[in-house]
Formats: sequence, C-alpha cells, structure tokens
Amino acid sequence: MSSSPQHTFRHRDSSPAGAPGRKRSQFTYRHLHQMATFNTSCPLRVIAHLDLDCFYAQVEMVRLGVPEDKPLAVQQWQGLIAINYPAREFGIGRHCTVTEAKKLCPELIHQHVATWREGLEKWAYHPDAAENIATDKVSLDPYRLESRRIMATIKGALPHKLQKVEKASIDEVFLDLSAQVHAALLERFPELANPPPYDDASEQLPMPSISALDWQADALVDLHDEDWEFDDPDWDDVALLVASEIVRDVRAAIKNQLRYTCSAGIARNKLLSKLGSGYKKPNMQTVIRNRAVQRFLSDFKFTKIRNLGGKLGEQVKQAFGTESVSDLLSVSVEQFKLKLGDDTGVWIWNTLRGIDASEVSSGTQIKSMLSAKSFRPSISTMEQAARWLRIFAADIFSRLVEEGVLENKRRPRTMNLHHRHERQTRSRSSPIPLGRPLDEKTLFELAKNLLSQIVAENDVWPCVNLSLSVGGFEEGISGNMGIDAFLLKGDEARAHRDESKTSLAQDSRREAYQPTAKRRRMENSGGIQRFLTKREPSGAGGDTSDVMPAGGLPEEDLSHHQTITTHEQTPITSHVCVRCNANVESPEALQSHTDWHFAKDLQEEERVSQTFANRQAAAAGSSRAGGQKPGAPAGPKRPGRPKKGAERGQSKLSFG
DNA sequence: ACAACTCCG
DNA sequence: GCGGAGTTGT
Repeated sequence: MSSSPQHTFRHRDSSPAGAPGRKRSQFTYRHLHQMATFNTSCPLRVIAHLDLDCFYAQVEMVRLGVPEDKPLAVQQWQGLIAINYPAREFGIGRHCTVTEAKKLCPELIHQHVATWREGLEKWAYHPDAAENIATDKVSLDPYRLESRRIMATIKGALPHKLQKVEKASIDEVFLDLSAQVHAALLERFPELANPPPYDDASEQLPMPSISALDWQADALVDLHDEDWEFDDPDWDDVALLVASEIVRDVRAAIKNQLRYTCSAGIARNKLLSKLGSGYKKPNMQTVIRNRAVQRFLSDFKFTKIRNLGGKLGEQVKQAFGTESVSDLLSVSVEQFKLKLGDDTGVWIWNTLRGIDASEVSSGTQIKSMLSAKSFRPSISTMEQAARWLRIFAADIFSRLVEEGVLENKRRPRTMNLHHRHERQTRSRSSPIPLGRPLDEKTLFELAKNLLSQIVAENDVWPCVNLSLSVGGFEEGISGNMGIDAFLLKGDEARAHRDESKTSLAQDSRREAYQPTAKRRRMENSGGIQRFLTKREPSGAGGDTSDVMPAGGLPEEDLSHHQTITTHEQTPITSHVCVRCNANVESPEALQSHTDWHFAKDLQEEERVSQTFANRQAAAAGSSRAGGQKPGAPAGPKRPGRPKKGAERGQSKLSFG
C-alpha cells in the first residue's frame, strides 16, 4: 500500500484516464477523511518537526540577555557542548576546548552549565564551576525547564482538540498537523465538505480550486523533478502549505513569547520532516513536497537518516559499498532482507524511499531518569561515593518533582546503581518501597544500600563512574487520594484539575518499524528485530463537519516556580492572555503577546486572500509583493542565494 | 535483576 | 567525551 503518489506519472496536458471533464485529484474523499483521524497511512498526512537552534546556547543567551549577534558557547568543564551561530563563524566547533575557542574568538562568551555542588540545596550557575570538576555535577535542569515552557507554548499555539504533539528530545518536537489542516481545508474549500459522489469515499476529490500557491519566502519548497514542475498543485501540496503556515505561527509564538528561534521541517512523515528541519539551520523552515521526496532524499548520505547514523548505517555501508541513498534505490528488498534480516531490511527499503508510517505519539511519558558522573580523578572511598549519591538523589528527586510525579499518579518502581571500575561495570537494583511519600532521603538511603552491596562483593576502587537511575514508572494508584497534595509548595496547586485531556490517543500502539540495530557478536542477522508490519488504524468514525476552534487552550500550565537565574526568583504571578489563555510572565510579555495576536489576525485576513491566489490572479502574472508577516520572524533572506535549487521552487510554483 | 548494547546531540 | 535515554538478551 501507500503507493506514493510521486510514483504516478501524470502529464500536464493529458487528462487522467477515465476522467472526462475536469481533472480530478489523485486523492480520494477517504484520504481526506483520514486526516481527521491521524491515520498514519493517510497520503495527505502532514507532520512537522521543530528543532531549537543550538538550544543550550540560546537558553543561556536569553537568560543572560546576550544580544543575538554575539558569539556565545556553553561550556562544560574545559569543553564546549553548544555553540551559537555567530560563534560558529569563527570556526568554533563542538569539540573545541575553551582555550582553543578563545584563540579563535577572544570575545567569545563562554558560559558554564549550572552545577550541583555538595552541601548546596539546589543547582546553580557557579562562576568557578569549571575549576570544580572534582566536586560539582552538571545540571541540565535549566534546559529541561525551558524545554517544558516551549512545549507549553507550542501546545498553547495550537487548537487544543486537534493537536498532536510529541516531545522527541529536550530540543525537538514532532507535530501531527493532519487534523488541524483537515479542518482548515474544509473551512477554506467548502466544496470538500460536500458528500462524495454516490456517497463513495473512494471517489477522487476535485482538484484544488486554485492554481498557484504562495509559498512564503522562508518555507522553502525543495527540489522537484523537472517533469513535475508544471503540474498543478494537488491537495497534498495545499495541505503542506497550510501546515507550513501553522508552523510559521508556532515558531513566531515561540520567538515572541520566549525569545527562542527554531528550525522546522514540514513533510508527509516524521522521517522526512526531521530531515527537513535540519536542511536550513538557523531559524528557517523547509517544506518537502511529496513530489520532491525522491530528489530531496537522494542528495543525502543515508547515514544522515535517523537510526542510520550508527552501527546499522555502518553495516549497510559495508554490505553495499556505498553511503549514498540513490545508489541503494536499485537494491531490492530481498537483498536487504538477506543482509540485514527481514525486519531491518524492509525498514531500510522503505526509509530510502521516504516511506515512514511511524506515529506522532503525544502520550509519551518519561520511562527512566538517570544521574551520573564520570570521575576525573577517580574516587576511592565509600565516603566520597556516598557524597555523590546524595547529589544524585537530590538531582533525581527534583526532577521527579518537576514531572509532577509526587503529586499524583506516576512514580518509579525500581532504582538502579551502576558502578564502573576501570573496565568492569557492575550494577545493582532494588525495588522502591511502595509505602509512603517518596523523598530525597529515601532515594539516598536506597542508593547507599545498593552501593554497599556492590562494594561488599568486589574490589571496586578506584571507581571511575557512578550512575544512579530510577525507572519502571507505574501509574500510582497509591491510595490516600488527595492527601499528598499537601506536599506541594503552594504555587504548585495547579494544572491537574481539568484532566479532560486526550486520554484517548494515549496509548496508541507502539507500531512503526524502527530498526533495532542489534549487532550481536559475529553474525546474527536473523530475526532479532521486532518490527510491526504496519497496520492500518482503520479510519472509522464519521465526522463530517469539523470546526476549527479559534485559538488554543493551554492544556497544561507548566509554569515552574524555579527560575534559572541564580539570584532572584521570578514572582509566580502569571499573566494570562484573554484570547488563548497562554501564560506569560510579565505585563510586558503579555503586551507583546497581545500584539502578536493582533498581527496574526491581520495576517490571517491576508492569507485567505493571498495565499490561495485565484486562477485569474495567477494568470495575470501574479507576483504580488509577498507580505512579510508582522509576527513572523524576519528571516535573513539573502538575495540571489546560489544554494542548491532551493529558490527554484518558488517561481516554478505558479501555474495557469 | 543484571549486563550489555544503541543512538543522539 | 559526556550525559541522557532507550532496548535486548539472559
């Protein structure tokens, strides 16, 4: 199935077989309807991937109020873990040391990450952190906290009922925009809301009643096949365009409310959208139209594709003697199966063709938490180790609190301690007693216990690495309802009252083939993989008239009581936008947020009239000056950019 | 429960 | 290289 539409050749001058009058769409009423239900095999599916630009660096810049054009890097001990774009211009890279970087750019601001320090209650930004590698432990909390605010902003910028948002990592998010785009399509193209001819959902849709799509300047339409340049846009193009407008708004919200920029990819699935977000990096978005997929993919080394960056990719490279995508298109699925096993083989074959039906899963909860440290000078006493365990426990505990784990339901069931002595690594784990409130002390005592178990049986000093983790999270029925809410720090009395959330799409099956690259010992390529042959979540249910809610509701208030500044704490008073209920942190922020709504309203008016230019306008030459949106981040658009075929798409998109 | 491996940024 | 998260096999 999922015969990609881009494989179907269609000449512009010829009518499709059997269609007497006007040309019909490649897509059917059923396809259209599948959008509303997030059906993963829907060919009109629209997925976006958002990727914060050098996230850690941005967090520090915002926190410190560093102007956008100043070079800054985030320091961890003597190394750099994030470098902003101005700094990259000096040739500073990820594996520079601080001293090397300063040589390249003396004005470089290098901010050390926050650290936990023994004896202190909380992590903090210590000016002398770099010199205290022996006593400090890195804390990523500032970035986790900002990550949550970004998630909240994204959710707040999307219609509550139609959104599907997956946090893919601390700085990456997937959006399934299918349902929202579906609603927008019905609204803007009323003919789509008509029942299909003969009530047959397999009837083809009429073609879009437009002939030109106004792809905004920074929504790059990449690379298409020459044969297709003059083909009329079909509904997949329109859907991607609508999605790209939504993404533009989301990015503007993130920028305006939180001051962060991000890049985005918009495409038919997660695989392609992720590649798209990395295509143009700082503060740009890229659309990969279905008809451009093959061309787009062919320019990549397959090692750039998710899950092929490691051992599996290396294995493929060895087996077929190439790392180019296009070279592998001639390899049959049987060949892949032979070399890599059935499941992985099929997965690769599909992936090389841009086929990916993996779901955007919003219900994803954290599964484990880990706090670890590698000891520069190794440690050699139980006392030293215990001090670290105390810090680990504090770290993990605070994160449990942030997760809201203690307030209600979820709590970890097991704890694990890993210990590494030169070569050998040992670990012990134990259940976390179910009895009563989980606190820092309990975690610490449990950890100490595990450590003494390890120490008892082996000679383990000196120790090079310790790591403590908790996992096996469980929906805590944990009785005694309500009472434990008293543990909250007052301002955390929040959120969880209206849990009318989408418990619906919670536990969609864990489908989606992922290559579980397991290279056992020697040769073992046999069926180690567990891949689901993709199932089709039969698009059931009849919704005929969706209404697109205006504005979104924040589905969780993630305001945290902890600020990332060392000194003053932000007052908890939250300012709420009357339009969308978004929380902002100051009256000023509220004002700018309100301005943003205003700009967005204006822009929406323009969009309806301009984005979908009618045939006459397009035929008339059409090149209306592209209205740069007020709220949108003004991308540094370079004129006459000789980049590979990127701009080309713009002009080629006017038809008529 | 434990050990080992994979992938990512 | 490090910190973090996940999976698989026994």
